Amino acid sequence: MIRKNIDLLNFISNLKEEEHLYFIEENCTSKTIIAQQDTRTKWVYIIKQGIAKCSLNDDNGNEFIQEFFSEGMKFGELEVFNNKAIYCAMIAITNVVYYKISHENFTALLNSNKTFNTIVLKSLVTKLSEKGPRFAFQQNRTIKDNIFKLFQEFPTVLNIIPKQDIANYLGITLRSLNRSLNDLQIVKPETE
Amino acid sequence: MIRKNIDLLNFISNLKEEEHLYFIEENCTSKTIIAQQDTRTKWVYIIKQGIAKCSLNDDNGNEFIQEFFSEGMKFGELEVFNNKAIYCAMIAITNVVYYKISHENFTALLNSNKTFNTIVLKSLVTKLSEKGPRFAFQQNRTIKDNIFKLFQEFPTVLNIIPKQDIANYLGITLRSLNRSLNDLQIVKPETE
DNA sequence: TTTAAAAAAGGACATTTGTCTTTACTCCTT
DNA sequence: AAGGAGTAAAGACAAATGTCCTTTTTTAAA
Repeated sequence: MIRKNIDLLNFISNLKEEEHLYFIEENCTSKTIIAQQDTRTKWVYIIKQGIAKCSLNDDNGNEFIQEFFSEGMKFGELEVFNNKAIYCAMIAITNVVYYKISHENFTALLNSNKTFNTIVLKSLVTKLSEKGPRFAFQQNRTIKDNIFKLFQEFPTVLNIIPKQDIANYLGITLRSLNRSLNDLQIVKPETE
Repeated sequence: MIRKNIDLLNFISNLKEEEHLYFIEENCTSKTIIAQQDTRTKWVYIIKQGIAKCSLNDDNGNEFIQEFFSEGMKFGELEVFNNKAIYCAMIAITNVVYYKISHENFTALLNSNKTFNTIVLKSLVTKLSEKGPRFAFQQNRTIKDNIFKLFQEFPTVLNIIPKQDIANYLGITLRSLNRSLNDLQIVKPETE
């Protein structure tokens, strides 16, 4: 649900000065739209800290959340290869610190740095191989199964991600989520 | 719904003799399991002719169909990179002619042939960028919307793909599919 | 402390979808 | 052509889910 790629973050922080300059560090507050769906951008983004949602929004106001991105997750790289507008939005859930790197520098690094090349290729493969099982499970199990599994993996998710976002991730309404949480006797853990 | 990659097929058929030998041509009849989920394989497969389904099956007998693959679609390449068992099955729907290439030769070609490298990378990117919108639409629209869209794109789908497979692709039961087809007054086109 | 406004949760009902069963259709054999 | 086996479609009901509205809780201000 909340994806990470520590290898990529480590790779960036260990880059030699010159190449590290490719990566521009920025930060934003919760709810900021880091990248807007259906627009063209010259940047690839990498989350350094915080959580953002990667979501597709349609004309009817429906939001479909593909994944929640955390440390080291990269966004907008498909568009380097296919030269299209980005097809989903990246929106900060918590405050977020992120790197951005231009398409040109991304491509340059990809060609000049074998390690980077491998990390990027692997990240594509990982993204691909995670999607299938996620949607298969979501489609073939009941809502309660899905919620149960989610809260096993992330018991504190209610403290981090708004309920409406969790519902959108699961493809259900907030009402359904509340109902199932009640049935499963899941309550928000106390924070101190 | 039925994916193709003509570039890859063309690339293979234009290869010089020596490299073309990497690709072994085989064929199978309808319903053959070309590749079995959760097993390790040394082959990457490429459909030359016919249609196969790429599906995930769980312990409860649920089948989730990711996509239908046709000319030029490649399968099992993720496992070259991540060295895991294949996570979905490839099952022939029609009679199928396909190429297979060993992991070793796939890797070799990837490193030695720039064109092949680009085609493979692009195919990964395409697969990735098609999945999001597909699942978003499927999740946020009604069953009827989904069926209507499907039959706009592929009016003859009922002549090619069994109803149960269409239902599994849409994540609904056969009963639901029939009900919606009735409501939408969609009937199987006559073949001659 | 009380009250108003806003946000979150829950109730009631309608609709959708699935499960299980029955009915209809096809095709093959005799 | 008739019967029967197997496959496909439809009917009936139950369960799940969404929509809309009410209630509760929280927050903030007077």
